[in-house]
Amino acid sequence: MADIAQAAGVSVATVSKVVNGRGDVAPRTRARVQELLHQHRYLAPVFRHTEAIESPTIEVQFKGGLKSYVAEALEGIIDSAAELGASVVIGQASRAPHWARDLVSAGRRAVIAVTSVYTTAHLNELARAGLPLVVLDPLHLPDSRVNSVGATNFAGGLAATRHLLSLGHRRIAYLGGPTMAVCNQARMHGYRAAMEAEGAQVPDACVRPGEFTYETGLLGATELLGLQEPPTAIFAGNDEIALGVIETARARGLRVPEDLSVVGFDDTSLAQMASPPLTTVRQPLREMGGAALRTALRLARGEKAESHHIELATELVVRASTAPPREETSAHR
Amino acid sequence: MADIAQAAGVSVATVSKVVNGRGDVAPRTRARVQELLHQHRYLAPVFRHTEAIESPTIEVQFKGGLKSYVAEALEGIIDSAAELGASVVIGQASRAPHWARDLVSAGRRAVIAVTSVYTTAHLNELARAGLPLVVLDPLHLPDSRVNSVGATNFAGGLAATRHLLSLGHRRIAYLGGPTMAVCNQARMHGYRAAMEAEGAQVPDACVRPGEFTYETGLLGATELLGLQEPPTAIFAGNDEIALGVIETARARGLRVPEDLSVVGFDDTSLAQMASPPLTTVRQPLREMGGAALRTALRLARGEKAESHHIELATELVVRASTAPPREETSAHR
DNA sequence: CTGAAAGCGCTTACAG
DNA sequence: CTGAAAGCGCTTACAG
Repeated sequence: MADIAQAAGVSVATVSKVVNGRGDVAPRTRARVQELLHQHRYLAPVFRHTEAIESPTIEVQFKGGLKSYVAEALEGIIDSAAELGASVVIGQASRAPHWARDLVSAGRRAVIAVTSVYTTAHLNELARAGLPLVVLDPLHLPDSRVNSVGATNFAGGLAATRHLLSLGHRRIAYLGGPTMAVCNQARMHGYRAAMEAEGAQVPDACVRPGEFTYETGLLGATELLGLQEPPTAIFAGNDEIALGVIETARARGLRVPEDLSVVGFDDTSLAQMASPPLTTVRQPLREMGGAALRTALRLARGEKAESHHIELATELVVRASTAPPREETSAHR
Repeated sequence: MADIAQAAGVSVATVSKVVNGRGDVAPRTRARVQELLHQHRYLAPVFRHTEAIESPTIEVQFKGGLKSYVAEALEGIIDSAAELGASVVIGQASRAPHWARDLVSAGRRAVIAVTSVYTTAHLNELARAGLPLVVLDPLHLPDSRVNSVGATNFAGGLAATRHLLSLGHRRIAYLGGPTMAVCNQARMHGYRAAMEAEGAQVPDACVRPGEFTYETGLLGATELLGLQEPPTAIFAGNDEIALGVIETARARGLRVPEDLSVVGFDDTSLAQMASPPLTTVRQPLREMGGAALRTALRLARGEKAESHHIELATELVVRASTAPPREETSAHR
């Protein structure tokens, strides 16, 4: 601690305050000291012990249910952890006063958050505790303090839409997730780009935001299929939405893919088990989980991440939910 | 430490030596000091921290993928753990020489195994390490050394079959999981009991074992629907099998439920998102996970479990995949 | 074998 | 917002 104080040009007392997250330190001083602490891999005395004996423990947090999407990423995290000798604790995001420090005390060395929203306050608390964070599939635009792992959503949206265009569809709708989610934006812009490149129309009514849920699929498809000129194909923002679309079509007596083509996104196990099996854009969720785990481990060791944001390639998987559109006359219902 | 020194009538330095196990202390002095240390619950500084805050850690192991079934039980485990201040590590079953002892050294206090097979050798290794085990949805018949949590599978099989019978079906097939799995046996016998009570035939060809997978549904339904007298309803051993059945029906141009009724088992999220939404037997997976966690915690504290085997109630959930059979003539295809 | 004394790494009440 | 100073809990080299 004396070394760090000297390097930072402050007293040992001030360094101590930074370590303990006390308020009475100037932000600039705090930042400088924290940087040095990190460089020197300083660990508060209470934590030194655990460090020595335990294998690094990574905390995985997710919000909402443990959906297929999260479960499959988690499989990748667990497999990589087993391989690399790390332990994975799975927990809920806590909002207790010093949650990040509590996590460190409980032996965690990094946090992986799956599709979570992190505010500046959270990031500050993590920084105070010296606990690195990796976000899998970030909902926000990458913040410079956050390492993240994602997929090429724009390219995926492009590929899905081109596939439908190549089958002959021109009235294609996009039924997506939350407007603010960057992955959703990228998918939607991929869709728009493909449509524009083909000179296909994108009426406002054909681009609908929602949630990444089955209910959004159910409701959105009802709206879309009720339009005067209903789409002949729907590109859903994820597989769950796509399943809702398929069910709405079935309930209306429309067959997929004969009467309506549907494309999903993610390629969770849901897609293979859908009826009909779903054409979708595969996200390599296990690999993404593995990448997140490896990044978390690097950061836990005090190394820099190789890259601030890693993006893995998506891939179109054609199954049975897409086909050429019916003739124009029969497409009008 | 000063207190203890005074109580023992020695100097702080001597107490420190005892704590650190150094050699240069008279045996009698050492004994006296150690006694006092114990009385005062003295903990060396390095251990103080972890000991104080570290919550009991439970290891959850599962085999194969993190399917919906496991994911939903895991949600229950995590929620209860958060509530009770325990941590959940999720790992893979290891078969290293002293795996159970390694788990104990890594801080685990109990193991929850989801749908896993445990051999006598495993139980011995666990017993040697003093690590209690709770099995969720045991595949074996309950062993007296194993605590387990399950559901009323027989009653569920009975309810599912009675539902189909009450709709007017008489040719009902059971397409289940592995023959040796006790949960599968119980479901199947529930089915048989309901059929017999109604005086309905159960031809051998109408009871098929398999795996708890989509593929079993696909293949089994192909066989069943190819029979001379195909069933008008299929009771599937779990939701995944049911989805395979629905897809096989769709691919053959049969509509569910008009041409074929399908019932699943589990009521995972798959069931709600199926097309049509699946009539199924609900297992309270979250509650089962919670029960397993609480049992594991009791055992970790050295208490006896309240009961050797806990069984939670199943419940029929009627959705859109079941309907009365078509007239006999049209049922022949 | 024991303990007085020096010292280490850290924290904190308080003066500026 | 900062740091000098006092202090805490502990360890250790060394004199006895």
